Amino acid sequence: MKDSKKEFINPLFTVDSVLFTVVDNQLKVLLVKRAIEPFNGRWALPGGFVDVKQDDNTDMTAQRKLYEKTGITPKYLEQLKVFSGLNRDPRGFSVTLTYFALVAYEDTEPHINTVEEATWTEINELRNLPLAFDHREIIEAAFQRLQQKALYSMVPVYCCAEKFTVGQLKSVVEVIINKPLQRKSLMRRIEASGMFKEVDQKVQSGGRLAQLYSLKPDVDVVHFERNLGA
Amino acid sequence: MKDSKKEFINPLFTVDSVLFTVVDNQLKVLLVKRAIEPFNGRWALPGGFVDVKQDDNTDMTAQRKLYEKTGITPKYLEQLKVFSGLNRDPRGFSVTLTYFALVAYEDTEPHINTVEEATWTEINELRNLPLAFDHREIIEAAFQRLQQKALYSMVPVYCCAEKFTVGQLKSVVEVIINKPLQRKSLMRRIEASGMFKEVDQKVQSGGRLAQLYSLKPDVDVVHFERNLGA
DNA sequence: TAATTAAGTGTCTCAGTGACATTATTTTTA
DNA sequence: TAAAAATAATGTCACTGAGACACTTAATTA
Repeated sequence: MKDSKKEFINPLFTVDSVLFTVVDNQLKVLLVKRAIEPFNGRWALPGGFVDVKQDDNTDMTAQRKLYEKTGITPKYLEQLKVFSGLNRDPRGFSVTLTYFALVAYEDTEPHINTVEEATWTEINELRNLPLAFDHREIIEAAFQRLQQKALYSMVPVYCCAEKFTVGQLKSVVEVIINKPLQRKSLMRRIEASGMFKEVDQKVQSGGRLAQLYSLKPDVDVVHFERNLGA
Repeated sequence: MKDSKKEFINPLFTVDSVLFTVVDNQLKVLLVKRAIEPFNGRWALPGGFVDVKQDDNTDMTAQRKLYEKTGITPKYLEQLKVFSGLNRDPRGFSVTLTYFALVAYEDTEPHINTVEEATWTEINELRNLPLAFDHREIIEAAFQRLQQKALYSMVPVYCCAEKFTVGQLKSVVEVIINKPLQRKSLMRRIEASGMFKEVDQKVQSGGRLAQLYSLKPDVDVVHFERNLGA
């Protein structure tokens, strides 16, 4: 039949997500332990097959798989890249669409702790962990994308709580780009982006009280014309 | 069988490419006429199914399909984005991985003219053409990516011939970003990028002879820290 | 009450782009 | 043949936004 021919041609298609968060001045990636072959028992990115009945598109597949495996709904989600090839999956030619996602650690803690098979892994500890498939390479690509985006946009704010101080955002960005950042530069961008509003509330921080900011509703991420920290 | 279950879950997967070129101060996209259902007879992006026997990965699928349909091997090819959904293909849930590609018109002319069913369409004329699937949306996304890249990288050079003058590249960039560009700015970037070498040859251009440049072998596209033409 | 700590401001420097004048070299035209 | 026109290439100044860092402000802590 025509159908079987198409199916034969069609490669294995999956969706995987690289979910980042920042906690304790460390950049962490969410890994789940595989419970089936291949790579049974290994750490892997959360993901799986599209379910045509539930998913209107692949974005929903990514969201659904993250939620099913960890109870997390990320604040930020965008496509990263497709990885494909004959050798990346022992079952044959496979294609995985990967996503790049961010959450505030505060939004995840209650969920993640109840899930036995999911864990936050510090980005540098990955070198010692054997991962399933080419997931190490995928994480590396996601990490580079995150670093780049941190230089010309405010995406790192999605690793912050709903209300955040300049100091907190500064710390998050510094962890991501792995170098010090001028507080002044960040303040200029908060102002210039127009993405944020000052919350009528301050919070203690060891010194003078810090102004809280929050995202305006329905704003898009602004892209600047220059990079930080050349 | 396990296999049949997997195949059932698997959506229809295709690869499509948005191939741009610049000629006569116009930005053009390559379209091919569909010869099968659905959308038989409509203009569409060149693409098709992965052939596991021939393709090591999806990049090769994109290249192969472009070559099969038009004889063109683009100088530049990168992943754009995945488009997916239940309604974009009448056959059911489908996923298409799209690529974004550039060629010099000079490299294509002999081929394209021999192919009845392929044509270069000016980007603004697309509004009047009914395209297959969501291909108009895909082209729009590719166009925006191209415009962005032209602001912070030298990718437009892949729309130039192997040897090109500053004036030619300037003209290509201006067509892409649709605004005038300072010759001086471009020269600074040619110098700063280190991607090019001066060819020991000049060419006439109506006035003073123009220096020819060419890409150094095996260079990566340099990304600048500022955008052009704020 | 003074010291400490972190928030927030003021301002100078620096680098890269935009603008545009100037010079250089070729073709075209009177 | 000389002047004009055309395009290439260079020089230089202004503008903008990031980096650096001193300074002020307002809280906690000793």
